[in-house]
Amino acid sequence: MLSISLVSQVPLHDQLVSGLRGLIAAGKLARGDELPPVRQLAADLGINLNTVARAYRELTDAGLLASVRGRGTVVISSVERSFGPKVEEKRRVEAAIAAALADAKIAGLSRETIESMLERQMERLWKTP
Amino acid sequence: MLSISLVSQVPLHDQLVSGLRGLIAAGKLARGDELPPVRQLAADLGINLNTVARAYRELTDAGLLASVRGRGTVVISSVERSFGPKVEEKRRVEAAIAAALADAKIAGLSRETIESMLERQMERLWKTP
DNA sequence: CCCATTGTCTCTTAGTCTGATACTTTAGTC
DNA sequence: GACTAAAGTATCAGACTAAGAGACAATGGG
Repeated sequence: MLSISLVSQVPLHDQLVSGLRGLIAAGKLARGDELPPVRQLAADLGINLNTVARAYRELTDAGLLASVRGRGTVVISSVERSFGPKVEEKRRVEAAIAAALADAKIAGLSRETIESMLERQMERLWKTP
Repeated sequence: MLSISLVSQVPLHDQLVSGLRGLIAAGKLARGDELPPVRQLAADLGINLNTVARAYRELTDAGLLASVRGRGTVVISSVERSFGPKVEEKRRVEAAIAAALADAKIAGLSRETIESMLERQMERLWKTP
């Protein structure tokens, strides 16, 4: 369900965070679902438990997960759940998008390339949950 | 002609490499064109000369530039030559965009909201070159 | 020859990633 | 209630990297 690349340039915990975010966004993980223990997921992926723990903590801080010592970690957010008028969230998201787009432009990608890229990603995100 | 972001997550020298690659790929920099001295470009961008030197060196190693002590740095590649390595850049950028979009969906933003957000950002990026 | 210009090298500082290990909390079981 | 297993958390260490400060080396013009 989750896959990471040990040779990638992006840090392992970032890959985990992105991957888990993607699973939640796609509806593969719904509110109340339990996540594997850090040791198990770490063993499955062949990495250290701290790395998994860090990813869990970041998502916990972001309000997507909830961890309790001795019990485990569960999803507390879901796609359907709207955060309502959280302007702060919106601005953070907008900043992330702006950074990604600026990065794309700096990399020399044409506007058309970026737009088709966006379109494909949007389709992927909203296809058959 | 070149712009970088000091607050971006991607390293400065990587931004420079991407930017220069983009300029060469777009034909803004042709074979034989001289690049600014490392000190000048560094001063213009407000960064250290070593960072610029590193970018130059990486592109020199990649066969796009040629540097000579005391003389300067020139472009020795043409557009088609610089098209190859762009694929890696594209994939990296695509991953960043995918993460940002997943983030946006998680935040509870509707598809329409995200799309208008994207449109606005794209307009802003390409309004005055 | 002398000097300004230019790229290159060395070193330092600070920060981050990842892992090893130990600690704390929860929940069951006898 | 004490004990044990399981789970998240905290602390520390080692390695790597980015970025800057400053010195060094080569080129070309007067």
